[in-house]
Amino acid sequence: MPAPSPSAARAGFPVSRQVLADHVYEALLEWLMDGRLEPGAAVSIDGMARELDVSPTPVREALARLEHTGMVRRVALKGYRVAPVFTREDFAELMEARLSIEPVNARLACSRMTPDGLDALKQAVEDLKTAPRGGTFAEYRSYLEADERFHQLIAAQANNQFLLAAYNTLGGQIQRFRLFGGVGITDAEQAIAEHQAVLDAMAGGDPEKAADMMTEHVEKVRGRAMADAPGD
Amino acid sequence: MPAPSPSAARAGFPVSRQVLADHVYEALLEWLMDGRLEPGAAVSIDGMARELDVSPTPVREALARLEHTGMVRRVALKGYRVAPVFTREDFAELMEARLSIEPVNARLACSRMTPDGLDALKQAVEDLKTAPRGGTFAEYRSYLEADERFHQLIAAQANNQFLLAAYNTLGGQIQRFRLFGGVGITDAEQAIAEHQAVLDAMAGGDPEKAADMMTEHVEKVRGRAMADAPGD
DNA sequence: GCGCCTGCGTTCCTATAGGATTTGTGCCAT
DNA sequence: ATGGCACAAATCCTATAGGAACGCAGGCGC
Repeated sequence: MPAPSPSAARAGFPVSRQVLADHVYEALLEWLMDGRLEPGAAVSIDGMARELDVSPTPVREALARLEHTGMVRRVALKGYRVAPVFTREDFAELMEARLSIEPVNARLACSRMTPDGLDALKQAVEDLKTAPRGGTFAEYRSYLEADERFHQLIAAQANNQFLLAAYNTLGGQIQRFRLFGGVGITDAEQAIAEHQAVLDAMAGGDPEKAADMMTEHVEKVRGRAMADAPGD
Repeated sequence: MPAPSPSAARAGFPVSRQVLADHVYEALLEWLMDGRLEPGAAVSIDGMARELDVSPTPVREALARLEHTGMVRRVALKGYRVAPVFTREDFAELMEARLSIEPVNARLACSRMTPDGLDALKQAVEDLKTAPRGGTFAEYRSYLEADERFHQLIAAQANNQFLLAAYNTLGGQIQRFRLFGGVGITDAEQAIAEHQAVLDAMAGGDPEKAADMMTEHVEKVRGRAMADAPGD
C-alpha cells in the first residue's frame, strides 16, 4: 500500500532497516508509556490495525512481543488487554525486584563508566531539575521521561546485556506505575536530591557508595509511594 | 438441535485453551532447550511451518515471542537465527546477572517457603543425584533438566512475579549454555553438594545462609566453567 | 583472473479471506 | 420477572496469495 516509498534505498538509510511490525511495536509502546492506553483497556488487533492503517498481521506480531514485557496480557481467543493497575502487592514486588537489580547496576556502571556515559547521566539529572512538574500530565511528562532515562542509562552503563534486559522489563512497569500509580509528582525535590547523590557517587568513582545511594533512593521511593497511596 | 457442545466440552478442558501459536512456541522452546536447534542455525519461518504442518502465521507469532527471550535473534528482512554460542564475556555477564538475582531469590524463597515447595526442591535434588550422567546427550539430559528445575523452583517460591520473569529469561540462557558450553558434566559431585547445601539452608529456615550458599554455588559454577573452557 | 551485474530461487513481509469463537441482544418459556 | 436459548455482530485465529528483498550462481567485460 505505501507504494510511493517501496524501499529505503534513499541516501543513508539506517544500518538496520525496520519493517512495519517494528513501527507498530514502537507506536504501541509509546502509547503505553505515555498513558494513551490506560490499564485494563482492551487492545483489539483489528481495531489497532484500522487505527494504524495496516493489516492485522503486523499488529499481531507487535503485540506478541509486547506480551513478553508484561505491559499487555493475552487471553487465548479473547484478545489482548493493557495490564491492570498495580495493586499494593504488585508495587511491593516491583520495588523488591528493583532493589535486587538496580544497586548492582549502579555499582557496575560506576566502575565501568565512560566520560560520555557520565555526561548523559548529568544531563538526565539536569533535565529532572529543569523539567516542569505542573499538574497536567503533558506538563510533567518530561520529568517522568528524565527519571526513567536516568535509571536506564545506569543499566546500560553497567555493560551487562542480561542485567540491561532485566532492567528494561522492570523499567516499563516502573514507568507505567509512575503514570498510573495514582499519585502525581509530590516528591520531586527529594527524588532529585537522591538522584544527585547517586550521580555524585558515580562522578566520584566510588562504586560501593553509588550502590548504597541507589538502594537508598529506591527504598525511599517505595516508602513515599506506600505512604502516598495507602489504598488498594 | 440442542448441540451446545462447541468443541472443548470434553471432560475438564484446560482452564485456558491454547491456540496453534502456543503449541508452536512450546515446540520451538523445547527444541531450543534440548539442543535440537543448534546455536547459529537459521530458523526459517516457512521451513518451520512446513515441518510443523501449520501456516507461517503462527510460526511468526511464536518467533516474535521467543525473540524477547534472547534465544533467537531476528534481522529485519533476513529472518531468525538461534542465538550464537556464548563467548567468554557473555558467560561472565550471565554469571554476574545470576549472582545479583539468584541469591535474592534464595533468601526470599526461604522465608516464604511452603511445604509443597520444599518437597519439590528435595525431589529436584534427589533427581540430580540419581540422574545418569553418561556421555551421550540423551543420557544426562535429565540431569540438566533437574538442575534447571531446582533453580526455577526457587525463583518461583520467591513469590515475586518480576524476579521470576527475570530469572526465567536467564534460565533459558543458562540451560542453553549447559547444553552448548562445550563442557559436559564434569562437576556433578560438587554441584550436587552445593545444591544440597542450599536445600539444607532452606529446610533449616535460614534465609541468609540460603542466599550465601546460592552465591557460593553460582561462583563455583563460574569458576569451574571458566577453568574448563579457557578457549574463546 | 577479477569484478560486476543479471537472473532466479528462496525467504521474508504484508494484505486479504474465511472459519471459529466470544460477546451482546432479544425472545420465549417458566 | 428471571433464566435460558437463538441469533447477530465483532473479534480472534489460521491459511493463502502476492509483492519485495535477499543470496547465489552464471555470464559478461576488463
